[in-house]
Amino acid sequence: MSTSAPIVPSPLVEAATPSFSPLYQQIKSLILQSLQAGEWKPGEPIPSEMDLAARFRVSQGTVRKAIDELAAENLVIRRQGKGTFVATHAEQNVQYRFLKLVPDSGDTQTEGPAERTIVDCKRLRAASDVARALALRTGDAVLQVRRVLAYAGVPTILEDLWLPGTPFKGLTAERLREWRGPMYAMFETEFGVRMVRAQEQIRAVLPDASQAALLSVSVATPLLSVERIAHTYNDAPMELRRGLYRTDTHHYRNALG
Amino acid sequence: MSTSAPIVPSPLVEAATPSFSPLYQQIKSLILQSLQAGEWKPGEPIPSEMDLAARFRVSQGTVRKAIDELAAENLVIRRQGKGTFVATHAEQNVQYRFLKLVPDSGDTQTEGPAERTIVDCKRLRAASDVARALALRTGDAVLQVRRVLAYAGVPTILEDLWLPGTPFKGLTAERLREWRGPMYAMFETEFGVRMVRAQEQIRAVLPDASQAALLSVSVATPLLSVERIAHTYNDAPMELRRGLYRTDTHHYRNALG
DNA sequence: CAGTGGTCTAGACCACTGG
DNA sequence: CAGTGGTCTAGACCACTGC
Repeated sequence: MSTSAPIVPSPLVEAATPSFSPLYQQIKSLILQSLQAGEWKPGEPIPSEMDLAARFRVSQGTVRKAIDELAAENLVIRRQGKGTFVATHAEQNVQYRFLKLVPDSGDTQTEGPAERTIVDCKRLRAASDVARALALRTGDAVLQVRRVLAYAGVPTILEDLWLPGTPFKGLTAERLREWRGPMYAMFETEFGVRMVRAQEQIRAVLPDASQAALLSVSVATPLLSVERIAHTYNDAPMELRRGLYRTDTHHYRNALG
Repeated sequence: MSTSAPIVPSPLVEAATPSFSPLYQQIKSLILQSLQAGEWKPGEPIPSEMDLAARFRVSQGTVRKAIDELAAENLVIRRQGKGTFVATHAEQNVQYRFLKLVPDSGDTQTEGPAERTIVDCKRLRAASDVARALALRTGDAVLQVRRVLAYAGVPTILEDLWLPGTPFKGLTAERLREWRGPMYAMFETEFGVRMVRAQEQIRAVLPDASQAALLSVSVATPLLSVERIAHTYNDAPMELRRGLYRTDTHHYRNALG
């Protein structure tokens, strides 16, 4: 079969992606579009490599390379003998994948999940910095949530987070309190929003009086300030999160490769 | 050609890696051994895929998959039309790849390289914590270096670092001061030690009096404490580094994927 | 057992680099 | 132009899963 002509009788690929790029990249972005459109939900299997190869009229190897990249970006999980599945934050394995604060002991297992307290959850208009971070306009409706996470009874994390009002319509403090499991898993199943990438800016700061009170520390205790912007598919920002971490019994762990 | 029998007439692979694993993994670890042994130096090209395929008696595709993984781990860099090269910290492109502190403006370009001051460089016996981090015994010889990095005249980073005495024999404050370019590049060319991976533990702390003086801040200024352990090939720890970062004009940036 | 992803091969052609 | 890595194919067989 010829290679130079990108597929023989099928406009499936060429139509969707006019400008040239390798076939497997085109396939990748087509799969990405399906993921984004919700054709397959988090946790569900996507079609087999053979099926996708038939659908796109390419060889299995080309589909394979496309899926390889999606798997490398944690958008999809391969399971030999079973299939390829849409990644989810509900996965036992990769729960709290974005939380880099670990106990100094390293035993993230024995510590168990945090005790969560929703301090506040209200609807308000976005200030300019929040709007900028979420790619909204100043004054647009946003949800603001404040919560505290405690480990072994010790309040360790204080988080303020802002969500765009439209996709998260209906989110309340009660629904947050009722939910068992990672917040990002809730966003997936309740609002169809999957966080796939994020970036954090970390600083050392001193808390103000109210922050210090919520974390049971003095205002002279240095804390880690972690500002995160989380993105969905296509890199649209969907969450701004400002965290204050106590680092007397925990530390932020980062791997450099 | 048969697939199940890992290679036909060649003991090259089986001999080196007795326990079973995919062929491309065996090839990968063989290449890794050559990198580790210094068969090809940082910046130099490794043999072409065809050459390696011939050497190991496997197909080009199998070598390709092995190199793909090495490239994904930043051990090697592929350049279309030119070859595959041993990665180096001297590379203009990926210089200071392990330094995550960036100016708040984001303009890491306009800021330029830091002004470096070697405060101290002495040979001493490893304390127990340093020994443990470097996989040495307490009392073994280590080098301790203290330096300050300043941006636009503002001292921003204070680093203490410990290196095992044996591989870094002959390292002096003078040689450090003379060197132009990243310290890790110097380790490569002068001592044959290439840092390939590292992990960092980050905390918020207050400086003691001497630290505060070196950074021109008060002892009440919260700072980022960054403890790094850097590893060579085969994950042998080769450096312990304790940094204090000012985060009034800079921040630690981290990407979560 | 059939179906899935995982490995391996052989061969073709493309895109880029340098002499 | 020859040599490099990059893409694509077709087909074989392996390893694992679940019925």
